[in-house]
Amino acid sequence: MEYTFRQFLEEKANVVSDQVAEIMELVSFQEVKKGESLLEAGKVCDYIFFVEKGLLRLFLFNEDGVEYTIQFAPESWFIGDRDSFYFNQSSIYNIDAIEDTRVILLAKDFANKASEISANFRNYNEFILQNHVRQLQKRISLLISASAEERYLDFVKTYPDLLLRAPQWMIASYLGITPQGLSRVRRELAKKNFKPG
Amino acid sequence: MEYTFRQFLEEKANVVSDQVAEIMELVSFQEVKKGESLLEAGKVCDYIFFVEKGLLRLFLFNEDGVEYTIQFAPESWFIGDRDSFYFNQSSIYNIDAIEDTRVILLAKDFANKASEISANFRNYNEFILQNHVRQLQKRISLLISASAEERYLDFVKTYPDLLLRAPQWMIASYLGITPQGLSRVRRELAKKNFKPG
DNA sequence: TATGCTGATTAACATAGGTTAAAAAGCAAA
DNA sequence: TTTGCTTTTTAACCTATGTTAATCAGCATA
Repeated sequence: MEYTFRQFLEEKANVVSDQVAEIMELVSFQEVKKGESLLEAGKVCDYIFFVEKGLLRLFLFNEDGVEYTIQFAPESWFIGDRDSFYFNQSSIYNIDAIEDTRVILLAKDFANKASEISANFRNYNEFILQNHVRQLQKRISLLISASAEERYLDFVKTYPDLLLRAPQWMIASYLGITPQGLSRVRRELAKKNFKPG
Repeated sequence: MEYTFRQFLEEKANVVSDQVAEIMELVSFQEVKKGESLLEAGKVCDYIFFVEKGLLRLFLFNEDGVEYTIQFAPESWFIGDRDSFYFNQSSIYNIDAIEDTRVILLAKDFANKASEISANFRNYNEFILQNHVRQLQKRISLLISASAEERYLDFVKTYPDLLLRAPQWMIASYLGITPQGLSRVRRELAKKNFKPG
């Protein structure tokens, strides 16, 4: 917990030290307080964000003002609206800070420039995208095949830390159920003697 | 409808003619009859497939033998289990031909080699992945926020051709409902005077 | 310590969609 | 054309989850 972008480049992407310095020249950073926004619906998403510390959330409102959580991003995760970022369209999503958060800002040309600097970066960057696709596919599988209880159990297993860091109603909105629904699921599990963590 | 890989390279990816020829050297092709498999659960997915003609489906069985459709792939689409392909694990998915299909086989080293041959290919390849992420995210939004009817209407709008080419029970399994459920949705829509196509 | 505010729980009731079973409709082979 | 198999539809009934509304718990601030 707490993972700088520099460490990410060195340890995960295996970028050699000189090139790390070069790539770090390309980025800037920003601090956001809990509750503040990095992206608001209607605006263009100018950056992909890398979370060094803290927790972000990508979500949208439906016509009735109900929120749906698309993604959580804790330390060392990337988050952004690729739709808006890539095609310069105004976004339908919001990105808020669930905790005080420090992010690295990656502008439009970042991936290309960094890829030219380091082949290892290029490979790792692609790997991350592939991984993202895997996760999304798994989530779709669960949504079309599993009950609310099964989805919650999977969430607990996959993101045990988020369970403590995000309020329950947000987790419910990620799972595609209501807060009351999640509360009921948890009560049923408690009856069956399930203990998280 | 009907779109060769060569045309894809030339017209979509903007690869120049000499390089098209070079890239074509890297690939092979295969014909599959309707109902036959390109990937079976338990085996490793050795290729990403590009559909030149026909229609494929990526799906899985749950414990009760019920099928869930993860993706359809008509002409000019890519399909494969990236999980298995990328990490050399045995796959949990199946890929079947819904129609007689002709596919281009892209082996593990294809993307790297082709990217070295053509920068345009590299860019377009990344664009495709980005696009895939967008689609998956949209599908998740729908699954957590929309009713069966809304999801079906979105499907009709987004993939009108698949409506005619895939049996209804497969579409139901893609939407995360039962065939009976989809039949009911269609009846309700008919009452409300909805006409597809 | 009182006063809000936000989040979590509970309970009663409503409903979308699942389940089961059967009938109907298509379609292909004999 | 009959037979058999697959797909779609229909209907009765059931259940998971939504809805509404109220209470409760935690936490911050006056």
